[in-house]
Amino acid sequence: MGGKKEYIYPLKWIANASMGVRLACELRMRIISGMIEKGTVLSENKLALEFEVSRSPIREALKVLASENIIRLERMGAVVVGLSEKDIKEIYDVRLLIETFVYERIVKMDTSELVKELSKIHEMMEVAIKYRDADEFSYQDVLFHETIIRSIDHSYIMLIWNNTKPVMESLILLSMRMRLEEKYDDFPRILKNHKVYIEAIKIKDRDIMIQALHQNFDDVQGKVEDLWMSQQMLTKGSE
Amino acid sequence: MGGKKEYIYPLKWIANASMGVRLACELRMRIISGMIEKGTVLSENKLALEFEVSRSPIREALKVLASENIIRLERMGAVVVGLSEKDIKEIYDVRLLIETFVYERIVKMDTSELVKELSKIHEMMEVAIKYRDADEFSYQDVLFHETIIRSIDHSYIMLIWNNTKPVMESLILLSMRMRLEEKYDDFPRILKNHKVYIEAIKIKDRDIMIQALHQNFDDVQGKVEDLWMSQQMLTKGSE
DNA sequence: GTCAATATACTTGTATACAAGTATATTAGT
DNA sequence: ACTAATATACTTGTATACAAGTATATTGAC
Repeated sequence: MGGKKEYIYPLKWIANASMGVRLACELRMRIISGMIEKGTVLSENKLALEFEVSRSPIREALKVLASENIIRLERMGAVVVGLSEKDIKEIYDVRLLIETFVYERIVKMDTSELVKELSKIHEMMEVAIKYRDADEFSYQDVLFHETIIRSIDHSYIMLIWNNTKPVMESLILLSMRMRLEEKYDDFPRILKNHKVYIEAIKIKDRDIMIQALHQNFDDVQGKVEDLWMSQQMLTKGSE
Repeated sequence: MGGKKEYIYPLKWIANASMGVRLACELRMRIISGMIEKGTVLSENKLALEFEVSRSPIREALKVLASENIIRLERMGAVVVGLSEKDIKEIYDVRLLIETFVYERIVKMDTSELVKELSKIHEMMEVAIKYRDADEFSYQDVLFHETIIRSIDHSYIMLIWNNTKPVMESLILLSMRMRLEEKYDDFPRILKNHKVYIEAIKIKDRDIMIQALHQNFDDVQGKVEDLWMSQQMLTKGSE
């Protein structure tokens, strides 16, 4: 009843999206962050009441979350599934699968335009860090990888990305917010890592590409550990 | 106005699904088969009128199709995108990607239960052919691959499968219906191919697995060619 | 005839209403 | 005290209503 009114998902990212999409983003963040605990049964009516909207956008949001396996629509109520450690490992399996595939294509392409785009994003990330803007940094980080994937113009790889992106985004966002406060030293390393990515794409060296990829995933593994910490904090904080 | 009332998607597969899901399946089939031509702009209101339902289930269906990249939701109207030859190639890229990943896992598993399940499905397929039931054959064919994928218990691989399955299912269904009438000889070969699949899983021979996989895709490439033929027929027939 | 302003017939997104179904609480019977 | 039947308070899925926005047609001025 009443419920938290403050959104933890950056509102400006979804300013002109429909309420359904906005709610999906917000609920996703709350579920992944642990604010909404696993096993909770969400009711369309209660959510509608809490967010002061009708059931229509709520239904839309729940459909989206169900398609991401974050909740499970049952006959009565939507059960919060959330992310297990296994799930997170599996998301990275998929990212590794996709990005490896993408790299195979990239080595056959003209990458000059892509490199330019990535360099721009990289500089944006630097600025974001300079001004200690974790949200902006996360945004650019996700955009970085999306730009690489988009470059090969493969609609079904893109479809997979679109299906995994929301969860990735939430994970990264939560992790970066936390690091900004507690592990600020991480950022130079992350930036350097992205630099390696760009270089690998520029010279089309598959070995360095794969290496950079794995470095990034090791990094990301760290992120995930951070996430668990932040979840612990949040659940402790709410009790 | 009025429109075709006959469903081309097997109704019994979705007998107890919601109208939204049913409509998604039917519209998908019509789009992939070419009955609804690319570039057509679908209006929620017109569809609601044509299928004699309200806009709610129509909206649901359109969201589903948009998430499969079959249509594109724009500010006014949903534009039918359909499948290009490139799209179909890309779907098979993804299937190859997934199934290769799955096989890597399978060789590390106890596959006795899986082999038993697949054998059962294989026999079902034999019966389906004996009674010249293209729909049932397609159903079991899709189930065969889904069973393999499901066996590794990987929720995000499953998520990808779930996103590509509907389109695959439609492609296979259309192709099988056609073959039953015009290329009946294909079926023994397809069955034999699935037998090889099972054997490869049983003895965990990665080489045979990959080989069977590629055989299946060659086969599937044939399917796709058939599809284009059937699309040609359909578009010719409707004009 | 050409251009601008208005009118119109669409469109989507959200709210609300209602029917049909399902779990839980309550009551009745023994 | 325990089971069976009913009542209730939920649930979802669909229909309908309405507001706000957008393309197209129509009108009017020149």
